[in-house]
Amino acid sequence: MGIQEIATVTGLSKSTVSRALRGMENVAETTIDEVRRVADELGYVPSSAAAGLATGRQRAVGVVVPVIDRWFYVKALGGVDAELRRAGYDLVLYNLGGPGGDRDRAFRRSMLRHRVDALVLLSLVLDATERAELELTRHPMIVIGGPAPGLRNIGVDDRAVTRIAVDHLCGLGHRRVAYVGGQDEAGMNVAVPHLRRDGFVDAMRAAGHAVPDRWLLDGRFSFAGGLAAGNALFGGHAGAGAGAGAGAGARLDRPTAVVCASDEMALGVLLAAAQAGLSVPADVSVIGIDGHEYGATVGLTTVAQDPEAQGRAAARAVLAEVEGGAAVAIAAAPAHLVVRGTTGPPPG
Amino acid sequence: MGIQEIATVTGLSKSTVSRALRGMENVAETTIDEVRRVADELGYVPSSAAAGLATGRQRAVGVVVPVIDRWFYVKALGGVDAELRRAGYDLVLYNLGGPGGDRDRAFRRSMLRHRVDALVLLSLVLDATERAELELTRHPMIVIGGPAPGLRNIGVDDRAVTRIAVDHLCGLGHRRVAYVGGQDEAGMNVAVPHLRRDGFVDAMRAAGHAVPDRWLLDGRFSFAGGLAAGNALFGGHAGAGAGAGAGAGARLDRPTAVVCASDEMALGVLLAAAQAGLSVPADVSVIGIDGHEYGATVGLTTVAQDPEAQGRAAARAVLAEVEGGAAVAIAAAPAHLVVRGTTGPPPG
DNA sequence: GTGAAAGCGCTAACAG
DNA sequence: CTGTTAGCGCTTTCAC
Repeated sequence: MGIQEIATVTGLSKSTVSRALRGMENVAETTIDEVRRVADELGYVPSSAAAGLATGRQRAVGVVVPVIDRWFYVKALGGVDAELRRAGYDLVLYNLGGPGGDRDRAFRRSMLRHRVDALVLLSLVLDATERAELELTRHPMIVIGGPAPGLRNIGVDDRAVTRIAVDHLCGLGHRRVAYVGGQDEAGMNVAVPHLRRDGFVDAMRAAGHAVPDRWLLDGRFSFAGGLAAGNALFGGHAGAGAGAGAGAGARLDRPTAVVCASDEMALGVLLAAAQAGLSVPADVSVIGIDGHEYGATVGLTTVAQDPEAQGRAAARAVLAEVEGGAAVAIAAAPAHLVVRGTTGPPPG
Repeated sequence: MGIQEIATVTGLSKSTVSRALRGMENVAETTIDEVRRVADELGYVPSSAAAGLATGRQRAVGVVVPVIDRWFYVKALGGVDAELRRAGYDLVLYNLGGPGGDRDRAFRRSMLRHRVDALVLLSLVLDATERAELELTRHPMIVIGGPAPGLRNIGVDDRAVTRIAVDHLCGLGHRRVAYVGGQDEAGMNVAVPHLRRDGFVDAMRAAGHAVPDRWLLDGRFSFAGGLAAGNALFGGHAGAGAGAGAGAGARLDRPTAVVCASDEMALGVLLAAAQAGLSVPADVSVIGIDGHEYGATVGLTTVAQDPEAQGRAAARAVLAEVEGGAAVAIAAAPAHLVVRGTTGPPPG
């Protein structure tokens, strides 16, 4: 059941069989065919462990995610996977399992076992100990999404994305705009929420508009969180009625637009607006960040990024290093405004 | 950098070091401590390839998905992952990449390399060749979601889930109910859509209600598809107005309820209803299948299943086999009605 | 409780 | 173009 068997059957040596199986040059066409045929007949299944031991290369790269069930991670994972598959590498998934899943054990038990040739970290910040341990493996590493001290990273400019959103809104004439962002409890890079928020605040200031604190909301980067934030903004449920909106008092204190740090939250805000009997964008404009498919189908204006492309780029980068190339610099991932139906001039 | 180094440093033999590192019995406490200490100092990183070669066990299981970016797969993957992590196994992800990503190469290049000790197939049907090739590896295998000829499987009773939905609706007095299901282009188990549809049709027939063909729609198991189906059902966009609904003619031909084969489609149908100016559930009831988080936050009634639990159960099953146990029978995964706000008595 | 030796299945020089 | 010879780093009898 090994390479040896097929060597004896064909009367060749192990080395030749090995070379033939890998289709290397300097092997007769006929030999190759013969070997392949016999291998098939015998039901030969190669052992990556043996190959890995001999070469020191596992032909696999690890992807570390804080949690899996989030749009960005799933998309980025898909991108990494696509590129790895093209290169014939396997992908081993290390899921930290959120705040509850003890990272420590995950770290030591698995990632540090030379099972992979490189690591792609999704939107992760490591503490000093973790970084030190990973360094031990001497593997190429890169992080996607969010800056990571001491590591190469690829991702959008998180301050710029909210600025783009603000600029779009201000260009339409808005001056009273709220922001829904906030920490992601599930282990996302802590820097991202801050940067996006800062980008928003700075851009508003630059445009000469004040932003009261009560318009800086926490949407926990989730749909439900966005809905809650929207309710806070629009005065909660307004019943089933589709009337012309809340009272005059509420109206005065209502922003004419809201920028959300993710499309999922924007979707929640949209729902809150609908429940409050508000028309979008007539009464209020809403803009998100990401380029989520759901956003596209409901016509959400957004600042789109391409996590899949980021995943592909990250995979290519580490693969290049693994195959001997030097670490190359990586350009910031692009993000661009996609104007759809949820933004328009302010009312009045 | 190997076990040898730490052997020479401690003055022990490789065997003892190996035993100590794995905390086996018949090793002096003091020796264990000493070895661990030196290992740490030296920054020792074990090689899973070497261990795998020696033992024949990789301590890893493969998970094969048709595509990743779908609610069910992500959740199930999370469940499998959680259980594997608990057991100290790694998870290698094999993404077939939908209809476009050539399965063949994926199959031969990776899955067949003894890199894993078992395989969990997510909602997949294999053709005869694929099954034969996988058999070669003699690995325990199980499929989640949808029946798979010749393989053990775990999942809900796909005919039952739609029946439960129909029973709920009929219990409320509905007789005119439509169905949104359809093929999933992205490589899902082909049996699932058929079974759910059959379950719907049969249940309706059993309740004594006819279902015209035009009320059996294709929503491609996606949000966008559900929206399109909903538009077809409710007469397309009714403009921005929030009026009392479409004309009398349309009204007569409108179902009073619609069951959707997935929550994502149900969400689309809900949006279509809103756009058509219909109130839910006053004008039309909507029920989905799955238990998607978004559904929960918009108050969608659904027949919930727990893909994460299914993933955990599947992982436990293959792990048990890997560790020597016999293949145990697996009970059908539970699905239960969750009544929320989108279903009610029919109008009139 | 510890050591010596054999090997897991493959690849990689080095010869021919 | 093919064969020979050593390992890769660990586990595992079998002795002691």
